[in-house]
Amino acid sequence: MALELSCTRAEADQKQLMRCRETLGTNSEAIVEISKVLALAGNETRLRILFLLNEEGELCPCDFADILEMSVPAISQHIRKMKDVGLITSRREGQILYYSLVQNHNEVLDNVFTKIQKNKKVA
Amino acid sequence: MALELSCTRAEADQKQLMRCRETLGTNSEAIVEISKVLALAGNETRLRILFLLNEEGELCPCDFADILEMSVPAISQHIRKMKDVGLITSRREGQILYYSLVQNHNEVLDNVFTKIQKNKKVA
DNA sequence: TAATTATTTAAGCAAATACTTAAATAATAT
DNA sequence: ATATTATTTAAGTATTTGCTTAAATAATTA
Repeated sequence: MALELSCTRAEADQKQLMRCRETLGTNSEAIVEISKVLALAGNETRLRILFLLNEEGELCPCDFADILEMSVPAISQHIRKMKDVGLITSRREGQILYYSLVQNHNEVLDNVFTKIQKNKKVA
Repeated sequence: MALELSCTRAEADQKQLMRCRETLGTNSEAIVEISKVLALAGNETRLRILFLLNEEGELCPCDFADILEMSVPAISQHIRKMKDVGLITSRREGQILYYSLVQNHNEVLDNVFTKIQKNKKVA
């Protein structure tokens, strides 16, 4: 709560600290938005879902349940979070909802996918 | 627990499901590793710390406490998590520990920083 | 219309997370 | 040695997360 300075060392560069605060202010919105995307992709199950969508184009919740050997509601709840943030969309075909990546926000995710593929086990 | 197939639709493409399982198997280690990095960067405070290190080169815990207006122990605990995974390192100068990014793993993070800067508020 | 299938939603709960305060290290200065 | 400063570590706690099971929607089929 108290807003005291925690560090009183001589070397503390006040100009640097000010510059840092300003940098954070300028980039604040981007940081908030991108941290949301990273937090979503930072879950193994969701990263697998995103990676598969990148590979396959579109899949339905029950595909994921089969592939990942998880319950359908568990999958559905992960999907909802990603849809809420706009990472993925759906298209209905009868009873089936096909999900796919939204190509919009995703320079960051594209790079993640590339990195995953590059690090894949060749053995 | 039960390992039944959740989806019995006619259109279910068994070859596709097998291919997906195989893809995940091949990329499993990369996915596990990268999801750890993303989970760390997916916290606003830690993303700010990483972003500042990228901008400034090195900073100490009390700098972060000042800049982010957070307690020193809170900062220290975030730092530890990132150090444990090898995202950052430290260099001691007297009582002060200077932290900096490990340039190793970080194609993903580099892209995140670029993306943040690109989306910064110009107003 | 009723039964079936695909999916979502809701409620409940155990585990993980991010802070807090207090105590422990580590290095420096008196 | 003692005190001060920078940092970490530990213990406690409220919140969030990721599942579970059960119930609710939505579309299809009999």
